[in-house]
Amino acid sequence: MKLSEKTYSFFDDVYSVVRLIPKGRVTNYGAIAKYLGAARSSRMVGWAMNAAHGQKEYVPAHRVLNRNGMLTGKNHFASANEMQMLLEKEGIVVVKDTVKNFKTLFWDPMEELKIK
DNA sequence: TGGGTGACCATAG
DNA sequence: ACTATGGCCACCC
Repeated sequence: MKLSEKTYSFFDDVYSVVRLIPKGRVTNYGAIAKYLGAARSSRMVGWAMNAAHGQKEYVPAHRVLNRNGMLTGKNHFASANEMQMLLEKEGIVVVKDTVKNFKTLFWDPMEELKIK
């Protein structure tokens, strides 16, 4: 489905945070939702990703996983193995659709971006 | 205006 | 350990 091109607000916020994820690190939907405001559901973050691949600015959606470190969004990429391939290219090990050392590689915007 | 939807998450049984 | 379920809320039609 196609989203209107002028009414970005929440989606923009999501994309901004996702772009800040360093190479070789990953985060999850819940952390982003929490960073943007606890009142906002993490489902929206996932939904924003659904529209992320068409953005002008590159959005590294492959660095966003669910809370278990699983590649739940891989089916929404161009090809089924693209998400894993992109991650491995950054040095992340993926086994059975799950990121290894997820806890170590986890990038928490609440910590890294230091909200006051 | 309102209902359906979703790449989630936490809890209960 | 597993499945079911309800909450969540921006977005689209």
